[in-house]
Amino acid sequence: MNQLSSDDRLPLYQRLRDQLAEQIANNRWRPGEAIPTEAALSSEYCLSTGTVRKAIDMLVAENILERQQGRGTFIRRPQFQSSLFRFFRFQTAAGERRVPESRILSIEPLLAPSAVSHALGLMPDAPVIRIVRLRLLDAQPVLAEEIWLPRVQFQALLETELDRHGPLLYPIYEELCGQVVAYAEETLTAEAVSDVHARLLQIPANSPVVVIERLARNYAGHPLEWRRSRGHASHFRYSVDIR
Amino acid sequence: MNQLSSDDRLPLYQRLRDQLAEQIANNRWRPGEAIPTEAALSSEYCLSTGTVRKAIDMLVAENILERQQGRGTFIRRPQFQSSLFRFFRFQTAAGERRVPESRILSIEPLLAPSAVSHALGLMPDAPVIRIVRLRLLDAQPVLAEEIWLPRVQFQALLETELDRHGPLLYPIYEELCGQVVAYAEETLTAEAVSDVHARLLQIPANSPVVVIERLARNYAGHPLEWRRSRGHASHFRYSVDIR
DNA sequence: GAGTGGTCTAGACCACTCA
DNA sequence: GAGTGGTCTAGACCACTCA
Repeated sequence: MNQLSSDDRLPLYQRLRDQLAEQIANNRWRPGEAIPTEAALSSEYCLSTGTVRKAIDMLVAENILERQQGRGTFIRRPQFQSSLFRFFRFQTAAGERRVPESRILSIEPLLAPSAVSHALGLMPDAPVIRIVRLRLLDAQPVLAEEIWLPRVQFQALLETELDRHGPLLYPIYEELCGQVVAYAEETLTAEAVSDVHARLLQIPANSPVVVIERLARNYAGHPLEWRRSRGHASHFRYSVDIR
Repeated sequence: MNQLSSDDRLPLYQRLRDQLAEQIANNRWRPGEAIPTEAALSSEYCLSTGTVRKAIDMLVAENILERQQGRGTFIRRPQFQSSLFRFFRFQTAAGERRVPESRILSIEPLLAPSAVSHALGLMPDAPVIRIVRLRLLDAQPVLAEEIWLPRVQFQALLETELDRHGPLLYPIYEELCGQVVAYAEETLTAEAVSDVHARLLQIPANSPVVVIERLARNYAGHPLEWRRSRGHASHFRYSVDIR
């Protein structure tokens, strides 16, 4: 037996969804773990199965939960490798899809410039970490990245040899800092490349580049990372279905 | 009383969704019209209201239907003006959002080049219509468009003064040709502008431009229009939420 | 065979719209 | 007040998983 705590003018399925989302944000279950069965939730909250299913349906639609018939309903393990491929087509000479290697150019503690403190929802001049790195495919630079993190949660990164881990940062955030990225918002723009980035990416001056700004959040919706990536337009391709 | 015709191994809600989608594609109801009430559909197909609601939920999620509590469930009227604004931020000097005017540069019957016949699902060298036009804001060109249509359905466009209608083509397709655009797939790329398009758009040689290729389909999923639009990267901005 | 999610029923009652 | 979609119940039975 359990009570739904939130505003009682909201429908029951909405209130159950919110209650579950909050428990997920508070790490009651880890990614990959199962939440209680529908029958268990029905009796725990004194709701009919239809209402419980509707709450779970919402979290499935939000990509937070994943159903597996006959097995259970699981906390979805974020698969952020794929987000690189959402916008860029990186292929090796053989045409296969590969995660570009990572070469970290610098990692240092700084005070947040105003654009960064604003994006991350921090106080002006808050302590942050900036990582600058290149992504390479067949030793060819394909993406230049600038990554900003609040120092409070990510201090541990300054005390480790990042290059010894793989090219993906999010698993490192989880292991070393206990921070799980759950959502992200990405904004695309395009521009003629600056001299600095032309040199980094080894492309001709004035080439068109695509810029991706990403704000990543945890399950509770708090900003964890702000990142800006630039890649040559020739690698860029993105499709949307409308209506 | 009515029968669901499709494959009886599929769930009932799926079969009802398909049956409704087919009737919508066949123009049983026009955009803006209401479909029968949930109660009417329940008794027509001998299904419980829960099952009927689930079928309608699917079509609502697909943006084909629109519910209005207390009024009914309506065929959604496609709002394609907004698709321009999905990718580009066009603002007047005063900062307000406006639909760019249209200046048609040419409209002519042609035989389809292979890329076009392929995109539209036509036979090679099928008869098509090509429209070339500019979109302008404050007399300044902001978008260059190339539009390809199968001549069979769109012959009427060759026999009218297109510039006398508004800047939006889709309402014209509907009025003059009885063709309703229901879905579209858009693919974004970026490149350095060609000399031809630099002149058309009045921008410096080698400027970065964003290219949008759009394939538009009717409710039955058949391709109606293939379009390629180019605009200066400085107007381009696009956001996505992930996970 | 026990346990899971998936489909479906036959309602009751509520919130909203509109004449 | 009649008619619409929105919420919710208390199940039954099915399809699938796993030991």
